[in-house]
Amino acid sequence: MSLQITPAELEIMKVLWKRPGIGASEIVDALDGEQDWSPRTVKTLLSRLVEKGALDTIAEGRRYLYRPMIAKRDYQKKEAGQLIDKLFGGRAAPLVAQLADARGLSDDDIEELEALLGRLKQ
Amino acid sequence: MSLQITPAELEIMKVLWKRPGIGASEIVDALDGEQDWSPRTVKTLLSRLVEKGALDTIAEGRRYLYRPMIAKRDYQKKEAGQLIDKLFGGRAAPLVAQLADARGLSDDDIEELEALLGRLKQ
DNA sequence: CCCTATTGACCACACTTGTAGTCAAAAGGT
DNA sequence: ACCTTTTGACTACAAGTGTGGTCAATAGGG
Repeated sequence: MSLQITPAELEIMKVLWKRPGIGASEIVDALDGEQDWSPRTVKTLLSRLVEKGALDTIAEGRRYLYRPMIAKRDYQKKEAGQLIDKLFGGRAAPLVAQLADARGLSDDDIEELEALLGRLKQ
Repeated sequence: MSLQITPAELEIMKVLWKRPGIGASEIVDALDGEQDWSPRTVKTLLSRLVEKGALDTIAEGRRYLYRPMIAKRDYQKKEAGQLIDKLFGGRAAPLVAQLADARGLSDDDIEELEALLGRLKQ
């Protein structure tokens, strides 16, 4: 049940997280500019996602509307957790340190993190 | 030049980051318990990593010793950066928030992060 | 000195992933 | 009532990935 979502599939998920319940052609449109995929390709990715249980379909006339079965938040959590387990010995702090080093944290980031830490501490 | 390292290959890299300059059989031994791979499998992964330029070989008698060509730190940075670009809109703070939520930060983590933020702020 | 175990080179093969084609049914314009 | 377009179902196919086999050379134990 690992629910493995590939990078290409993730693009589809992102569209549906933003606008759940749309059909294939709307997804193709939403992807236009982002991804240069034929509608066929998008359809294949949709089928695979449904097959994997990542998406749900609602029949609407002769087409389907698609809805995510996993919340973006849960997926983010899983991915972030996997990354720190895989590469950072399961600890979050080194990851943040790397990020800070790699691309620098904006002042906003720093403030946000401080607020977050404050909340966690009490 | 994306130097794509697959999950299986990463296990090999982790061994070599810890103990650079060892040969195939030592790697097999080091992996024992972790991964249940035949020595053949390890060999294939080593070849692929050499082919990709992620590892370097030093001939030692009739065998090779292997050494990482990319630093663990650099790889961590790249992966962390990719993750936040892919899923967190390029911002670190939301990632940390998710992590905190997903698995809780230890007191040590929190302290470490605070220290890190302190250093960044000045 | 010979046999066995190890090693690298090359090969195999199924599964996943990216990318898309064919086909048949149906929906909608005219 | 037709023709075009859209849609879902099925199929294709090359590249990448996980997993490991064969083979020939050779180093090292007895």
